[in-house]
Amino acid sequence: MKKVRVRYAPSPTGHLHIGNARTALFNYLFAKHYNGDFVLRIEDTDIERNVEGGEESQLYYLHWLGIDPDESPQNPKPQYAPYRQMERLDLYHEIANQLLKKGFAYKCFCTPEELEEDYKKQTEAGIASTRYNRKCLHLSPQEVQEKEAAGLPYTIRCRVPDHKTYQFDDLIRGHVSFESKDIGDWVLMKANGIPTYNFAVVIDDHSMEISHVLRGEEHLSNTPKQLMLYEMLGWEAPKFGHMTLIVNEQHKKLSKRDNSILQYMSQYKELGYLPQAMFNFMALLGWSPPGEQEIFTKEQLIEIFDEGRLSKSPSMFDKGKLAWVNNRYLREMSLPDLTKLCYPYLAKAYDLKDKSEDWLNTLVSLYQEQLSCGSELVGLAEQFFKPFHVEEEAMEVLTWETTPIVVKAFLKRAEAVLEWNTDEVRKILKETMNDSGIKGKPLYMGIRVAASGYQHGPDLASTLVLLGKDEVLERLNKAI
RNA sequence: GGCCCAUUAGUCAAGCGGUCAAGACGUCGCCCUCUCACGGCGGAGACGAGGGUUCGACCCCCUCAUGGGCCA
Repeated sequence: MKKVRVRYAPSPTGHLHIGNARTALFNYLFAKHYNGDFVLRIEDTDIERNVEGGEESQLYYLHWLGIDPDESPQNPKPQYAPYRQMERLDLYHEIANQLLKKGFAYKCFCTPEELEEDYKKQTEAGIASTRYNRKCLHLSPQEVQEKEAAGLPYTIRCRVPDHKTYQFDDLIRGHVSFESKDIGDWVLMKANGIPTYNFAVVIDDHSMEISHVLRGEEHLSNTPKQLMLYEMLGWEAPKFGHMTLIVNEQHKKLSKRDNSILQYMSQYKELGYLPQAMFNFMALLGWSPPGEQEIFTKEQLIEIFDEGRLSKSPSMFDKGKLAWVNNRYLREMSLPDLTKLCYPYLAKAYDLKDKSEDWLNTLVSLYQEQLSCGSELVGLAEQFFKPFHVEEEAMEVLTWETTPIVVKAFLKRAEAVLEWNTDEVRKILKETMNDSGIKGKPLYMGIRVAASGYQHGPDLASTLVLLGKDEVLERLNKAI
């Protein structure tokens, strides 16, 4: 088998998108599984949409995910460089000229207005599948020369063969075929001298010796155009595999404008999701392992990856499942690491200047098993930061006749102790029970609400310790 | 509109002609428990429809429907 070489070819139009990230991920897994190369190429021919820093951002978030290309603009191999399409324009022109010479392509001087009008006419005439009318195909060499000499702008179109069937065995979908009659003479080179996607991609994939093209399903219908080019140029086509799309809750392809779902890696990073968890979660979107295990390291995924198990039907992005996966990873973190992850969120939301490292670690430890992302701690632990106030739904507890009794009993014991740690507080709670003869919910809930203002929270002794002795005593004294 | 792809529970999915149709997330109930969370146990919940092929179809073929993608 030829050396496996795959590529991820983003446009530098912004941050790393979920859908692209998953494409990159599966290409990466495929490459590494077969000991192949994973190449990053920048498709920057859509110059209007390119954004400053887009390329760096793509690289940055891929790296964050643990996906490092073997070759890229930053790490080129001389025989394949350059890795940005706008730096490869000469190559495209050369190939376009070859095609022109061989009669596989021709210059088209039709203006956008003419084309639009013609499509309109075709539609009105009831033609179902409108396509280019080939007007310029019939230009004589002399006419072409005249128009060129007059400086008229032109595109270069591919002359699509008649009566041909383009078929291939898709790695994921199996046998797929298209008829050439359904494809109009499409543009290879735009009037501004920049190649179209389908043209450039063929040249690049061939010259970079890409062996397998794993890409999104939206490219399935581009494949026949690319196949005809491979054929015209006498090149061997790579193997294609078209992966399902990721769809939103409306079952639509994720659109960058859709706000119902976070779509960029940057956003997940900002919320405190772990890259390993994102990697794991995305690997499960449109692919499934043979067994029942769902949590895998990158190395395990590389080992067990099998392109035959890629799904054919679209996957919906399930935030809930992602939260669960991330939680599994958060639980495995060491406490100091998790605290480090959560710290910035807490620091941004609350004043932390009198909180010790121990205190923070303790706080984090109390929430570790339920945390689904770093930033979530801000909301979960608010009772330890916000000024004291009693929650609406907790008010009732303060009206229980047992509450003042347990609070008083607790205070009496608490004021006498020197140590204020979980064991000690547990002891006091037990003594309070004995002293007051009140146990269970009336005991614990009474003290909990009087001290924290909240009905819910970590176990009471831990809560009281975190709140601090002085604060607890002050609040309890006020409560009675 | 044309072409192409898809269709198993709310979601992700296993299945590859004979299964009581896995599993996970979510959901519901019970247990644990001061509460929340965690954990444990259990429940509900699916093969889009119609025709074939076959002794037998989730699985193979056709039609339709629905969803999606690309092109225009």
